[in-house]
Amino acid sequence: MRDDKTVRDKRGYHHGNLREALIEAALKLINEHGSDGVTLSEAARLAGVSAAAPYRHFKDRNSLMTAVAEQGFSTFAEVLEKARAVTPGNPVKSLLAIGEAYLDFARRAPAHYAAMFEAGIAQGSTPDLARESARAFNVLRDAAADIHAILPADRRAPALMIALHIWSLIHGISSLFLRGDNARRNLPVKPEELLESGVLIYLDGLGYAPR
Amino acid sequence: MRDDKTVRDKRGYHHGNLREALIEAALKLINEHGSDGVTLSEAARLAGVSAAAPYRHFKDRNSLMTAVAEQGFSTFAEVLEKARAVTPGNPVKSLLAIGEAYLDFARRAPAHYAAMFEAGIAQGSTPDLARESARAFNVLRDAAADIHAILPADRRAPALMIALHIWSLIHGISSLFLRGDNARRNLPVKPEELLESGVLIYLDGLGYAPR
DNA sequence: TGTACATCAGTGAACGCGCGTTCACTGATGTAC
DNA sequence: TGTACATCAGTGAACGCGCGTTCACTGATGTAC
Repeated sequence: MRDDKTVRDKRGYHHGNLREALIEAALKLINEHGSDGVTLSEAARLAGVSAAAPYRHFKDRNSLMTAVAEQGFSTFAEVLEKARAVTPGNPVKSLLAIGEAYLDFARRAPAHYAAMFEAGIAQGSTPDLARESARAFNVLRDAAADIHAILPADRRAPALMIALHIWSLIHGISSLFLRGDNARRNLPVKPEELLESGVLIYLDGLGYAPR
Repeated sequence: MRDDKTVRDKRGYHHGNLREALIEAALKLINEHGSDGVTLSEAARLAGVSAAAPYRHFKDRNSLMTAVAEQGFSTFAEVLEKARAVTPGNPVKSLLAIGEAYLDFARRAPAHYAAMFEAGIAQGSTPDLARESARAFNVLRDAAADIHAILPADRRAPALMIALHIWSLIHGISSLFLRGDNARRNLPVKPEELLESGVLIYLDGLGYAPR
């Protein structure tokens, strides 16, 4: 979630924490120039280090971006897990909380979000990345399974399908209406409201009728 | 929809159709290197023309990308309008056809799609772009209004809200599961099936129950 | 506790490259008469 | 129908720039003894 920090401390010749500093520099550059505005040279400059230094920590530009995405997915998974855990006995509330946390993350950590979803980095490019992104999706999948369990058996869809529907809806809303770049559309309601109403209508369609 | 053509004909000193050729070159470059892999120099090279020539037609790189997005939205709007018109008396079928056409467009014209939705071009950056993108959205909005009209009055949501829900769902599915870049996820079902099932469940939730 | 030494994480200079952009120019085209 | 000329759409050379990447190097750190 620290999307706009830069270098903190240098201790002389050895930086001490260059890898972290480069990741933070990359986040700053994404915020300023988009996910393709990141260069190793500029990141090195922001970290107060020569252009050759990053090669001690990253093979190339892509490797740096992957590290950013890894960090992002890790935080993302954490945030979603926490949101789900707030109301353990209430699957619908949990699902809504996950959705809200998703949108919140996209809003508050736009640079991480961009590295995760818009920089063209393959989910499986490193084991860490694969694991963390799976962890994030699993929160949604598990939440969908909980929903599935309380639906009337004659109408309910497979749990995985529910998860994919909800995920798509959330992701579509954040892509279309929440992203920080120029492509963002105007919206007559808050994204959170749009999401909540959509999810509730969808759940109604599955036979869940609390009102 | 011609995403991978290049130069067709040159007639000597004057190209004859350079503007079009540069747009097609840009599409090819997007296909090969992503939406940020487009440079005026390389586009000129593909068009068989000197690096200075594009400046007769485009102010800068961004202006070229905007032209690509304009062309994309124009085709996109056409495609959606046609899909909607196939089954005029059946709002639900129309909506499903629009969704299918949307996904089809994302799949068959990925370069246009990228320029439209992933290149960070503001919808309002030119009047043409604003008009064409509005035209595309209006198809969805009108289709949603038709749906709205046949729903039971006690449960239905505002027509605009329906349009936004459906749009988000479609766009989420195409972003997550259909895009040609490395970020694409695996999916146990076809995107079209995921979309259709999601829309039908959603419509059920609004009180539409045909089965 | 001190010292020798291996290892590690930086430096800074150098290179080749491709891009954006400008410039004076020139070949092709179209049109007024 | 032919010609003079304005206009248009290209050329190609040139420039500055920043990036990626390599290289021999050196200062700092930690550890074996």
